Amino acid sequence: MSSDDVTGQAADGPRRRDATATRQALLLAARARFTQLGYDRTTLRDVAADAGVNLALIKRYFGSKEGLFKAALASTPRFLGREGEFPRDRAALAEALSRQLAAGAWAEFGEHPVLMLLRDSGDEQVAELRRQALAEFGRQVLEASGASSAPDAELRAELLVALGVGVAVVRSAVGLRPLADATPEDLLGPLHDIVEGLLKPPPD
Amino acid sequence: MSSDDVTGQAADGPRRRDATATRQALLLAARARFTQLGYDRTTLRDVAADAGVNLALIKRYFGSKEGLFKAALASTPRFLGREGEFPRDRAALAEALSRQLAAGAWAEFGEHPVLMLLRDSGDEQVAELRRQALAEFGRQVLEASGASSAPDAELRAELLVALGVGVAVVRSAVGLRPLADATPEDLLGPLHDIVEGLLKPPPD
DNA sequence: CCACCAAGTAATCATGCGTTGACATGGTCC
DNA sequence: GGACCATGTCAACGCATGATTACTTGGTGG
Repeated sequence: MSSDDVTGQAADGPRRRDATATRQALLLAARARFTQLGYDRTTLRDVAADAGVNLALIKRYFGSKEGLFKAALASTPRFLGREGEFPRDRAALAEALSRQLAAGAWAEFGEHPVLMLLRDSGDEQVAELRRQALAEFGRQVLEASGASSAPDAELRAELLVALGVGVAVVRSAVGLRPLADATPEDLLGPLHDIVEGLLKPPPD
Repeated sequence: MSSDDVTGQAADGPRRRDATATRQALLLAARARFTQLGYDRTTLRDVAADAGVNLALIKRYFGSKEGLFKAALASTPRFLGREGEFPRDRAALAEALSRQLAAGAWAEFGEHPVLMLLRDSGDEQVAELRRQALAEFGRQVLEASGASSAPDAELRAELLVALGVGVAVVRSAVGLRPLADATPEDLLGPLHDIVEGLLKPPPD
């Protein structure tokens, strides 16, 4: 069923009374479950089992399932670019996009963080978080596009966001081929054409 | 909570012993719930209530929740173009895409059918269904693109599929603005640029 | 009119899951 | 060494939900 371990944890020696390590283990397991299974199909019992930790500790450290979800969300790496080194021109943007979109396996847990945002908990607060995260992404894209003067520049930037979401979903959740198997190099050309076509300044 | 009626049904006069009408009412209600809430958050009791029908009838007509989901899926209109009139050139494709992507409200139930495909039941059979539906969409796009001779034509077509998925998700599930509020006219220009940029034949 | 069967109803079962509180344990500081 | 608190354990509760069963209703054909 869905109770197979997913993180490869729990084999560690007995983590003895280390609150921080326990928290981390729970977060790691939770991220894996939430991104792969979604909120509803993730059970606290499975998360606890993955982390090799007692179920009740989830309540202790995160209060509730919602709390765990939000904490896991907060501990998730950002979508594009590391802090402060966001691409500054269209070519670099296309490259960064292709790299990230192609990285079907995120460094820490084999899934794309965007997915976790989509596997929502039904909580409006989380929905707002997600909206903000994607809006922020859109803003960065807009900036990288050279803040095109087109009246619909914002819309165009968000279309690129939508593309990112779609590619992440199709690659990780749907497994559509050949997209799911494409390497960064495969994606670079097509993505460049999209970015170029979408963000080029209006002829005017 | 999530038990508010969503279809506006149930106010009809007492549907008296009409198996067909009962089935239809259930399908309609199920589609609405499944697309808006996803598989897990959709409860059979709510579906039955929306349809104004007894809970046990779901078992009678569809066997199980899975059965209902698959039936609802099968009763869902296709994504792009009506039977046989799929766009045949890039311009028409861009237009059809924009129309469909912009139609946040699908004719029959206020949601996009792609979403239902994404709100999976965890069932592998459904996942396969979804993959096939999207692959078919990709094939149609490929064809409409003039079957570009580029070696990565297939990949490019699937990127357009991913865009469709992403836009549907962002519009309906995320509510990112201004994308979520964009009208077909708003989307036409940008989408045209994307389609043009992505599907134009290679310079060779 | 009666028998029969599809259509519909009501009540209940079984189970998984989030949550909770009472208890055990070990390390640390006086 | 003993008190004390953070850490971790155990067992259970309550609830929502999918499934199921026994029963009722009504219309239709003979």
